Amino acid sequence: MYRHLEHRLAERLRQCLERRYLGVALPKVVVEQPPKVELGDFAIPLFPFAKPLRSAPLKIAETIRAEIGSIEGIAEMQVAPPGYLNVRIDRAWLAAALAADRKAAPDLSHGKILVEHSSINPNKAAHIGHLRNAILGDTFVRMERYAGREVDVQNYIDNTGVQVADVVVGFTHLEKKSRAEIEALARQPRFDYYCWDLYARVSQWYAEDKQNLGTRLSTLHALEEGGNETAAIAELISTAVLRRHLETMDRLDIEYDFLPRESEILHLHFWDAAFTKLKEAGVLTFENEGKNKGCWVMRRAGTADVARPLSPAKAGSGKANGREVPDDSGDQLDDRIVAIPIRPGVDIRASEIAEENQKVIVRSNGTVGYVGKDIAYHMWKFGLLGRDFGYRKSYRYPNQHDCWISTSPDDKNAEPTHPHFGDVAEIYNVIDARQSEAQSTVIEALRGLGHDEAADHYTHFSYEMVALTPRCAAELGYTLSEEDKTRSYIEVSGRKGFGVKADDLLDQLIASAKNEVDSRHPQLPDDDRRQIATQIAIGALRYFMLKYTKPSVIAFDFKDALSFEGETGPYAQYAVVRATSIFRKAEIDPETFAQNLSGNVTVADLAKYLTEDGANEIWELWLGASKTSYIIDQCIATREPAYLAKHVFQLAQLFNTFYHGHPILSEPEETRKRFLLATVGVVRRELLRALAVMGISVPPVM
RNA sequence: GGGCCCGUAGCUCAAACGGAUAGAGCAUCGGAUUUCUAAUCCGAGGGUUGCAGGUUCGAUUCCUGCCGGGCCUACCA
Repeated sequence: MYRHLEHRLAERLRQCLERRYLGVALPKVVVEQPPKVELGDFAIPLFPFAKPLRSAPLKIAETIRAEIGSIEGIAEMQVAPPGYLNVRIDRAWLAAALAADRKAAPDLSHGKILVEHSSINPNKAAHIGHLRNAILGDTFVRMERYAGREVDVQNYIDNTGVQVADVVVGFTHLEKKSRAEIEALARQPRFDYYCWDLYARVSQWYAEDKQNLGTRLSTLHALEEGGNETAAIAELISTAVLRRHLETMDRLDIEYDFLPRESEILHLHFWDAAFTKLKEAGVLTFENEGKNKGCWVMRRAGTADVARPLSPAKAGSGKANGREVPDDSGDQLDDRIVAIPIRPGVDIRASEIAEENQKVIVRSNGTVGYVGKDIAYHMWKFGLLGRDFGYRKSYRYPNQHDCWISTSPDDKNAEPTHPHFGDVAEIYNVIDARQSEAQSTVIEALRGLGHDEAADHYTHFSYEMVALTPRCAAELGYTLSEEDKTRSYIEVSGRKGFGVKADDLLDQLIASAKNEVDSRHPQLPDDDRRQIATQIAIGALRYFMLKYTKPSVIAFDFKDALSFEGETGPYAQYAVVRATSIFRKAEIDPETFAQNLSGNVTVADLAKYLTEDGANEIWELWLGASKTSYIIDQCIATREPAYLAKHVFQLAQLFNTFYHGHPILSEPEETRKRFLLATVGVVRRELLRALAVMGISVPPVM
């Protein structure tokens, strides 16, 4: 509603100015929201027009006001110093449209969207960092679907490599378990917790004696070779842990459509196809000398060569693994080439790319690195690779929705008929900010291949990490260094087992909510109370992860995360529950009522009650309720779901104030009572919608 | 060294394109209608937006330089 009105206003204003000032190049008309309702509903600053039109902003505003004529849905315009044109909406018009719930036709002309999120390494339990990722991703998916777009959700599974090998080492060497014993453990309810601890123990074991790293290396080789006991154990572990991740996310109503696995990208030789194309296009160059001698390299994204001496390369540490990035300073796999200091003044440009700007894609031993595989995978996403995965069903959600997983096409379980994944128009990769460089490299590779359009529709949906406050770390029983105690936050580390597990947090939230529900509604059956507590817990968690803007590091603290008061999910849920209880008491079904709002309140009544003295407060409520689509558009355009969280909170806040100040069922005047009920109905409907887009459902009572 | 991000109230965070008196929550203190449930509402205190310049009608926002903090920067996966 609000959205269409805004567009119409901007368009009419532009036309008006063009007519009045023929042949003058005009700046874009921006429509803002005045700081207070008393000033109006839209504000157009006219300062940018002063210079091109050679006229004072106030004068331009006056001209527009006099000449623009009438616009459907706009009641009046006022000129406000120092240079605004303030516009009032025709309140009855907007309210009637909102009551009728007229919807715009969805725009399906853009093609399919692919959102990749979660992408947790299948070697340990999911933690709060993964929760932020999955909740951001899932909410973005819901927003795009709300806007009418077709979306596929993928969760990339890095089931090969060091992090899985480490857990295998833990089982086979530290615990000396047989495959059958591991299989039995993998059937335990929280096998991922077991792996979490084991993973940390293995890291410790490596640190104790560097000799132990030999075991890791040989395990890794066995894994890569495949067809042996070690590979079978790795497969069984990663599959079991993946299943746990799917269950954990399912608790939060997060579902996936397809799980592409790195093992298939390897075995189906996606890379070979990509490699050929990359060489042909000259994206990769072969190094004949220098530190990267014998490698195929690419220019690091965002770098340009200038003839200047290099500073000696610094020895890095830590290790990355797939979508997850270094989480410690371990250097156990330290078999890299030691950087050779370069004398100042020496031109080291052995190839066209300065050494410091080279990103190794294919190693001198001929094997491809992570970024290379990612390039191939993204060519597949855009349908540019000429190869496809095999598919089979993997996980069925309680709502009967199937999640598919990649497999080899000649796998006997591969299904000949399957949904068509990949070959999409637009992609969003929800991956934290630490992966910016790798993501940019993939985009540049696509560009280098001549796929500019694909590159332009590739979005790294970047956000900052979740860290722990020192207090939180202490509560969890970790001993902190003096330095750590002074920090505002400390990075979590899966390798050290340092972090808050997703299921633990959810369990705590549910337990805490259950306590409240138990004391408030002792008469309800326990199952109902548990269900309500779960909804509240999910609401609290999802809201918590969404209320921070993406570039902000979340310094996690149980006190804030476990709060159900103030700016939280339960606050918004509670507003809806109060609205529902009004209807319950009135013995009106709120859904039926919402569907026939226009039949319950006339335009004349709306006009009367929304414009009388003191109506501003209620008008703000209608205005806020009309903004859902507008806000979601903003969120999509800026890729910032936090705006929706803010909006939901503000609307709930307005409603709570209204609820407190306006007794509804005891209202003596019948038409006014119906109007107030309509207000409650509209706000309730829009709050429920906005919350649903955030993945938050509302219990019947709280 | 280079790249990216952050610095706003005691704490945690907002402020879309530069706009009107920089806003919320938590915490603190003081209050609230026997009503549609107080997971609520009302009020109070709390700010030189890290520092210094610049751009302009106007800067928390853009530019430059400092200060402080974080992340990334391997032939790993």
